[in-house]
Amino acid sequence: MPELPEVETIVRGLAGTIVGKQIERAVIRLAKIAIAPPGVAFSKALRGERITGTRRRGKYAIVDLVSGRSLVTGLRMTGRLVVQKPGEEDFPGTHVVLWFTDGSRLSFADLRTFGRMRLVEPAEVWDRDLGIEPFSSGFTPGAFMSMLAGRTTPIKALLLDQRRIAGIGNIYACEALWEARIRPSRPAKALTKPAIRRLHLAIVDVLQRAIALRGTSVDDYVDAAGLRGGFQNILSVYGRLGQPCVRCGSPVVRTVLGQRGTWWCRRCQR
DNA sequence: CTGAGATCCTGGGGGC
DNA sequence: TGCCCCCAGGATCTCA
Repeated sequence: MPELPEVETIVRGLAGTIVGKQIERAVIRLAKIAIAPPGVAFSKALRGERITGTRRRGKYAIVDLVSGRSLVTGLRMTGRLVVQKPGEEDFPGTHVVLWFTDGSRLSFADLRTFGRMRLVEPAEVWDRDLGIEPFSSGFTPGAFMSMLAGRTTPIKALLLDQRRIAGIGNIYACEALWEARIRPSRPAKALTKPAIRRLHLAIVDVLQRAIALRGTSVDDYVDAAGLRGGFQNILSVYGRLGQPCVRCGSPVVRTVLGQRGTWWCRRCQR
């Protein structure tokens, strides 16, 4: 499932390949995937557009267009955003294809069809409900501390809440909590000041290390060039049920927290 | 405000 | 072996 590091990797890949290209036509194969503002026809609006840049917000990949409009893609669990050369075959579940004038194309594929590609107007505020970016200057230990203050919700559920911090998903929530030695079920308000500092550091650290390895491919994730990430090889707890904790040797356990699988170490996460 | 539960989908795993 | 059932999982919406 693409989280911040995966989307960052995708967006960086797109920056090097599609910026400057012109869209000849946009083909929608599954209507519900492509969303446009009222009165705007998705395909028609994209015809002739030029790509001016790519960026990321939370887990969303953004492709900026010369008109000032943007394409905002949420990949959810199985979404893929891949640039393909002429003659290359479609990925299974390809729902939207942007054909460029040079014969290459940007494809959005999603087997489970949970993802969406949204055309956004120049002045449209689409990210009102998204929280702070973990790499922004505003994400300080102090800001994180006040975010947790008074909250009874389990710390892991809070990390997954995109309205508070944008970009953390199940994999990196588990990994950051392990790195900070914090039990996922602890009420947010019960974290000590040193624990909050450790977790703040761990969040930034784990996301940065994952970006350096071009993301985690546990199932479907591939980058814009169709390549898998590398962070799955150094996961500490996620998906490692029964395997020894790499820090203390105690077997990794799996519990369910907020309807999500949660992997952690009983001995070193308190 | 906060949390719980349903919803959307499909591949793949488990059970028989 | 083969088939059927069931379920994970991110964001969003409804309901309590």
